[in-house]
Amino acid sequence: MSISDEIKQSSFKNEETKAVINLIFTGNFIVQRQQALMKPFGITMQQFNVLRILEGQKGQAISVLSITERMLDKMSNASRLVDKLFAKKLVSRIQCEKDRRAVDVYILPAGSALINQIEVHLDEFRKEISQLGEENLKQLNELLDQFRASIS
Amino acid sequence: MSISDEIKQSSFKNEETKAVINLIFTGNFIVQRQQALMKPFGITMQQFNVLRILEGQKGQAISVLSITERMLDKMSNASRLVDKLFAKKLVSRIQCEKDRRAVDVYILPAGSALINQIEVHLDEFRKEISQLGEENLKQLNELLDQFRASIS
DNA sequence: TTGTAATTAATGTATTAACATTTAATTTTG
DNA sequence: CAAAATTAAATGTTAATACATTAATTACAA
Repeated sequence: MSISDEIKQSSFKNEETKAVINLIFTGNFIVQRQQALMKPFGITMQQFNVLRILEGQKGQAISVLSITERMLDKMSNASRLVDKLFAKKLVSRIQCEKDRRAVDVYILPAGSALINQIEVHLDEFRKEISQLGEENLKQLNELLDQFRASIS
Repeated sequence: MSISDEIKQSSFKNEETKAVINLIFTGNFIVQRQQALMKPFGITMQQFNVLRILEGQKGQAISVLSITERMLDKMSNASRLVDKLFAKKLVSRIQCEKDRRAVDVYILPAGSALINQIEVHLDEFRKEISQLGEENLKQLNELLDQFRASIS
């Protein structure tokens, strides 16, 4: 369905306006799909995102600040997200010795296992997307990078 | 900045994964910019979105349900949003005579004035985007529509 | 060195979001 | 028509978000 139909708006002022609304809408769309996907696993998308960052460290610890830098949404509170994951026993944390302000966070086996479980479903989701074709996806990524560059 | 640099991730599993992350990130990016833009006017993006829907009615009333259908984020509570706008004296509402379950909402002059004020700033924002070029924007919109179509 | 600034996490708090439930009105069905 | 089902909006509730502030530690400059 085109964005016009999705939000029942017959036309847009210009292509820029349409792009802005289309981007917000499409972003929301994905977030909602992925949130629904993760809900059965008792985890939110933001928490999953943190887990994935930790998994990417391959066992190595990483500070809360570094997690924030790697997050999609910098505004959200990495400290509290880590707290949630800690409560679920998916990650562990310990005061950093070299800099005692910092806290080293690392993923536990249970966390890795959960990631892998969820990744299976995410792969199915991505498989749907692949219908768009490699070339189109590359072009989309290119345009998105350019888009952000134009307003930074 | 490319999405890789933005979230300090050196590479992506595949183009699909990159697109998903890029879309969420770019959506967030716009939302944050627009929220910052609207903050001085004491209004949130969602509230503004409702106001714009009402403005689009050109004085005609519209039910809360119809507002929901036209919103970018269907999950949010149109009823409460209308309530906020009502408290700010930007909209008015009255029980619909034909269907007394429904509530007719319409924008007040103060609401229209606020929209116009904010639109000036939004136009500046869109002007930045126009650097991308009409053709690229059309292509982006096309790809976004196709993207959603592939996973619906 | 010693005070000042900067950095890192955690916490406080008000608002918002995500749902579920409720209430009232209308529509449908037997 | 009466009961049941559906619909529209409002409300309740729990969790999450957006910021601001605080507390502890480290870096730096006089």
